[in-house]
Amino acid sequence: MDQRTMPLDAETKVAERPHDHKDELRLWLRLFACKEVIESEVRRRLRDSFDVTLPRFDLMAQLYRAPKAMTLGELSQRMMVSNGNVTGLVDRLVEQGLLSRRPSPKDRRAQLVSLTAEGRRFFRAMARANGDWIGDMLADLSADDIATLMRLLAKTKASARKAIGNGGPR
Amino acid sequence: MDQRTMPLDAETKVAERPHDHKDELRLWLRLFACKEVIESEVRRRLRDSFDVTLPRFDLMAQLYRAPKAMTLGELSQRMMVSNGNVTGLVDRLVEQGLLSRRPSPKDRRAQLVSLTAEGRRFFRAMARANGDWIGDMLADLSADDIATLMRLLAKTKASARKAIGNGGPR
DNA sequence: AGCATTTATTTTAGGCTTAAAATATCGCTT
DNA sequence: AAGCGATATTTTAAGCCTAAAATAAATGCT
Repeated sequence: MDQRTMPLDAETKVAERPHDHKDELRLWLRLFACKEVIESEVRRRLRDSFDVTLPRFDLMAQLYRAPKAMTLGELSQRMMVSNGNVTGLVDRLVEQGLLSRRPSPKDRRAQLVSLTAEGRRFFRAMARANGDWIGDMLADLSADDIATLMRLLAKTKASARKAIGNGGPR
Repeated sequence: MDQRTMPLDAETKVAERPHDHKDELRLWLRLFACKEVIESEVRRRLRDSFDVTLPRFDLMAQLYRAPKAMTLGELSQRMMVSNGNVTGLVDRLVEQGLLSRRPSPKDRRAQLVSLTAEGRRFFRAMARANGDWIGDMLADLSADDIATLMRLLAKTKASARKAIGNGGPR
């Protein structure tokens, strides 16, 4: 089944499915499981400690780090989600008083969104807690482990993008 | 702010937040991005090639690999999703003719779910394609890369579980 | 047997997500 | 200026997902 067990002769090149990709599949499943453990805990803690969802936290993070107010379109591009998705998230955050929308002075189609003062305070508290949580959850990894993972995950992402025919985000 | 700028003396141990967890946060973001690239492509291809969603594929995978029919409760445990979620997924798959439900002979509360003959055929085709896709996307990783990632991701997951206070799925 | 507790499932209410259609506006060409 | 294609956003329809409440049946205790 494994390629190493097959003779390196003419048979190899005519076999239609000599590879079952078992190792790659196992790696994919492990990567997914690893992400799931961390993400579900982050979601749970955001909800319990701040009564907020991960998508709302992500959206606020984009605005917090941006130098200027952003349009919904810019937000949806940076978050890599659909336009309609951002519309709903922003609606709810505005309703919570964490975001403000105002019409763009340049373009009557567009709206500029930014964090309110309360939104900035609230985000800082969440970001600090989030950093602590991630730090705790990854505490058993050495600096070397982290460096190696960073390198190999970058290689993994590059490999996937190459296969997809997507050189990377522009 | 950074730990390196602080004196390595008594001050250090009383500082409440000497660490900003920057490396751990970057690793977490990279892990997430890596998973996102692969997962979104798998979702897209499942939809385009088989008109099926990833959750339905996952549910069918559980049934395909199981030796016997399963109850909804077993399914929801194995898939690590809520009961109500499984109810809806099964409803739709039954409607598509890929699954069959029948009352459990042992327990009138429970239902046994299994793949129909068509469901098994369909799943085999999807699983083969999925293996090929993952194999292609991870093609640039060497056997060593994969082994190292498997090891370090296991360590990552164990670290997170320990911090969560969840020794593992049991 | 009768009753409390547990378990299997469904229902409900709400939020996230997308693709595709609809709206409104912009900007350019004629 | 009129119109046309592009762009920003919202709406719609459908599906995924969860927590919590509701149902129904099993189990255990007396």
